Amino acid sequence: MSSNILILDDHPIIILSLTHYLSRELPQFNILTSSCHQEAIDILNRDSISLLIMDLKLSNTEVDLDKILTFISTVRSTHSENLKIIVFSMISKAFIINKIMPNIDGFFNKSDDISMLKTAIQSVQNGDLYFSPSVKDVFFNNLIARNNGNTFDLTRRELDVLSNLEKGHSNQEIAEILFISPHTVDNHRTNLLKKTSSRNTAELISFCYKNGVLN
Amino acid sequence: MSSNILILDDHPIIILSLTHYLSRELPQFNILTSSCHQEAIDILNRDSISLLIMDLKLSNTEVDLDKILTFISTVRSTHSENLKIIVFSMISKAFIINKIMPNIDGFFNKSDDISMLKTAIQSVQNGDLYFSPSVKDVFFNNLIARNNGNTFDLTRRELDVLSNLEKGHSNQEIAEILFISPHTVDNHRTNLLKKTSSRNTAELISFCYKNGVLN
DNA sequence: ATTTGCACAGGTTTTAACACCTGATTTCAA
DNA sequence: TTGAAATCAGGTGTTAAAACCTGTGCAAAT
Repeated sequence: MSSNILILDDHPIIILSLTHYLSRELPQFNILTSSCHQEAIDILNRDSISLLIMDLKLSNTEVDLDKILTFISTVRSTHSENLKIIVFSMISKAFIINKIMPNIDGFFNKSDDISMLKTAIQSVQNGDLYFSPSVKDVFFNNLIARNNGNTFDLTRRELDVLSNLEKGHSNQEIAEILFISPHTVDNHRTNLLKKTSSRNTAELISFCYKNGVLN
Repeated sequence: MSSNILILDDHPIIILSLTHYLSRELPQFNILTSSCHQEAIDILNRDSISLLIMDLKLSNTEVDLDKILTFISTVRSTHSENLKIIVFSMISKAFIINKIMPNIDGFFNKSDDISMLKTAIQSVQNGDLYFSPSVKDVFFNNLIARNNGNTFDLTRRELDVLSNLEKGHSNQEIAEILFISPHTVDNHRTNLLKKTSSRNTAELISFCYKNGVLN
């Protein structure tokens, strides 16, 4: 039985060089490529894939965390449990890494020494998890310190308020948009400030950009 | 006389594949590589380089616009006027593109079709400018519309205030930090809001992140 | 069965932001 | 040398944010 690796990345040069690297270092695998989620799903439905190497930022837009998590859970639910997923990205935002780590088998940074990629692949194929040092650093530094040691999390409603805040809406406007009382909006804002240890909205927005909650 | 191309990029996989691509497509060039500004300058001082292909985001940190502009002007002032510079990046922030475009000969996005890179190199070698469609789109869309058709610009002092705002400082605190009156801080903030067409600080900060003024 | 967390709503008070002015320097370029 | 833009500073007023309470209802977890 032959094994297939599927690459999901929208940068032609990355696809080119990954294909080149993998076919040289791991000749026992066939290399397939895709440049968007749908194309990847089509290939996963058609072929038996044992390893998915995926970028997070696709099609030249910012990272869409919801879309990525939906994609991964779709892939996980409709395909073999033996499918391993390695994220291959240059993303270094703690919030994103935090949200994605439970759903993947490895995280390899594009800044990492490429020769370690072979090791990473062999690790996850053995059932181990592989997270490169640079990823672990981000994971343990930024958010944890801010959030009293707990895993950083914002509720659905807090995210709703946050996304309206960054658009410049006032409490009154947000209340009308979300069909809630301005008092409730105020509560959510207070909670947002507390959770991010921010002193005002400016620091809150800044914090959320730095950590990938907004982008 | 043989020509040299110098690559400046901190992603090993990009260096690998660029080297591979260029030596195949443009065999008349020797390919040299570097992964930080200092290393690039050393090589530029040592060897005769006709083309520099550089990334903007180095060493896994965010883009440091001042450092990049300093680097480019250093290179421009101490080396041959025949040196051409192509930025090879995935940066799509209008502010950054805006600031860098006057100082370079070409801008190639990592999402662009790699086969066009040969064309881009030949263009700048002929003395033309090459800016890929995706770069031009960013250049003409985001900031221009916001800034009444003028080139987006913030003054030194406005940037000072901005960087303190995102840290969560109040007007009073910023005044003390910059040794100016709170009234002056207030003026700068008003100007920041006007220039970015923002309704409040939240939108201002958000706008600055989206466009690469902050990162 | 009880707790925990979320979303909701109301209140008060203080503080800060923002809008709208005026005007004095300085610098730099047309 | 005139004008434009930047930086600085001041005043006044309105509005909004933020800090601090209180409480209810609901759902999921233990």
